[in-house]
Amino acid sequence: MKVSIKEVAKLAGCSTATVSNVINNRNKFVSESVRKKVLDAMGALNYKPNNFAQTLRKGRSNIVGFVVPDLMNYFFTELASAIQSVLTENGLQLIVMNSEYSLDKEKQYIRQSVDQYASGIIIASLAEKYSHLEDCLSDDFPAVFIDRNPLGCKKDCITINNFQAAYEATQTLIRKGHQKIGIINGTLNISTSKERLAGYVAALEEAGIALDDRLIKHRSKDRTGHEGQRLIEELLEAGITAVFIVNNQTTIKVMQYLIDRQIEIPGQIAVIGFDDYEWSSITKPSLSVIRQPTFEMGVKAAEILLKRINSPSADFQEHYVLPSKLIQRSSI
Amino acid sequence: MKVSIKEVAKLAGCSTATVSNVINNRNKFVSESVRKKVLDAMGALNYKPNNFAQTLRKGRSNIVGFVVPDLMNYFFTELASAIQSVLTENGLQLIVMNSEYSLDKEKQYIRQSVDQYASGIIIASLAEKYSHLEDCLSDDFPAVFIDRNPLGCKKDCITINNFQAAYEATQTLIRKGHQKIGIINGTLNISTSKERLAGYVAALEEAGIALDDRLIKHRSKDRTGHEGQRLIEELLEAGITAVFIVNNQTTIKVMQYLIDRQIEIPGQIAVIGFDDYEWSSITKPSLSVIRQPTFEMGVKAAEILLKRINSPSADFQEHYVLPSKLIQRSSI
DNA sequence: TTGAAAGCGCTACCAT
DNA sequence: ATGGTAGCGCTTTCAA
Repeated sequence: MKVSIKEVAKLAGCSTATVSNVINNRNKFVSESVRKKVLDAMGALNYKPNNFAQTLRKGRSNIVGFVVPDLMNYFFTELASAIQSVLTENGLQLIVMNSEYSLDKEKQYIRQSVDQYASGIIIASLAEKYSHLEDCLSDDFPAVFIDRNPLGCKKDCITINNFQAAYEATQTLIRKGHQKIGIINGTLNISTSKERLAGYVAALEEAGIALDDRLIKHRSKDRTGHEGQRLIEELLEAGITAVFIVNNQTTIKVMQYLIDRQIEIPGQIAVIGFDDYEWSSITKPSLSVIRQPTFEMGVKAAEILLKRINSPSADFQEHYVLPSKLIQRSSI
Repeated sequence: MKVSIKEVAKLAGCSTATVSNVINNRNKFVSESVRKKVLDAMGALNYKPNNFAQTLRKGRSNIVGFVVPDLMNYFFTELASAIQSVLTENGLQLIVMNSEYSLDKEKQYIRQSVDQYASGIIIASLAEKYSHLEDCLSDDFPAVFIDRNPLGCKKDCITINNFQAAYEATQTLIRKGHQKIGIINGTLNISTSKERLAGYVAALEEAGIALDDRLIKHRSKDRTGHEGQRLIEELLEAGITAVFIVNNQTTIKVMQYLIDRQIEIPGQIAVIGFDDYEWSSITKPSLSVIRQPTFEMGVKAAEILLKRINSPSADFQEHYVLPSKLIQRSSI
């Protein structure tokens, strides 16, 4: 970048202050005729404002951070893609940061974003409680939580109705005649998993089926899903006839396990997975899944963040709950 | 960010110039004792240099751009993830930009990166010829091309051996007894597709099988892969017994088409797809694919870029060709 | 080895 | 409505 506001001012025959006013659409301070001259000069010189100078001066950049626990999980990359598309349209840039399931890294990235004048931040958080993050996130910093809603969260938040999703999946399996239904859940310290477990329990209780602890499994913080194979093994030993898996990576691992051992699906064991992808319909057998509106979640999160950025003092706090949906295919 | 170099200088009892020298490891200008005082002061105040001020002054940021044509394609998100992990370790930040299969957008993003003092850029380009980009990319700006290598490219470049990949896939199908082998290729104006077509042709020629234009299909710039269904239909009408598909999204669409119509795989038609994912082994039947070392490609691209950034005047230009591999499963 | 000071490009305050 | 100018936080001469 070589052409600066000075050259524009000179060509337009006005001061740099006026050029700055034009750039920032402070139109009431600029007469229409001067405004036009400035615009022409900017065009002629192919002038682009220097982001770094603007940021340094204004104390706010055009960058938004997105902190995710796992960039190998398509769920998060799809969120990132959706967020990115909305932000780009609004002149903002997205930097994705991978916390790799470490709360410390998450906090470090949040601090980095705040320190570096980010306009805002979107967080798929590992924190069980909002208080864990309170020291790096002031009350008036624009932030939106997505997918997981830490306990006592003071920020806007986008989730799906996880209770309903798990309830529907479990109820459907019960109606198909299953009594011994296993669940492979996420780690219990995030809201998502708690709600899903609650939905599973509620459906069983409603049907008068006694809870069996041996049928309830939780992943630890496991990025590749390998753990799923050990968990499904334990569930099979416990005699399940159906399983609900709340994570797409684990679902694949479980399917691999079952197919390798030539266990009939859904004959010997019915499977409901999580997240609907293009490939979900070409598996053997095609997968029944809870479809969450991933892209829409990202879009919504970005939109809320924009709203928040534009009125940072506004006194609203919102928790949007988007609907999920059971897609029935041949695995149940 | 509130604590600046001034506070550090005051606490350490030296000038801001000296602090700056410490920050930038210009150790020969700073005595060990002063250096230690400065470091202590920085620690005590929890000082972090302001990126924007540094950038404004130095004329170079710590940001790297990555331009991709499609953020819905896992291939590119995996590349992004790999690049990001290497850059983060080296104190750089990645901004991913989605050109959405538009060369104009690609050029606009390249210009934006250059204008905004990016340290460098990695491009999965749509350009057929490097000359299309020459006006936005000066010879000394650090840039690495990935996956596709525009004709006459003056920059470093990472690809796989696309010729070999297609040759191996086609040869394998021939050895299984197939004579009428279709190919669903990408758009012919990118290097990747040209090389893959050449590999396909070479294998057929070597086996003495006459080329048949009706068996060679190209996608247009189609992001979702829907076009694949029309193309496989045409190929089936042309009487193929096997098909090689060079794109993961199209492969899924073709499989959906075949499964829906209960066409036996590999009995009626054998399939080799592209890109190996976790789910490739749980499809019906499990997919034979060309596996490309996607993550390694991203890592290598980032490493080359770092090398280039650190010695911008260096007189090397490299084209790294990584190996791909045919993974045989049940679809052939 | 250290420091004073100019200035990167921009915005915002204050004058006019 | 317009312009002069200080200063955001930093790096980099240049002088000491």
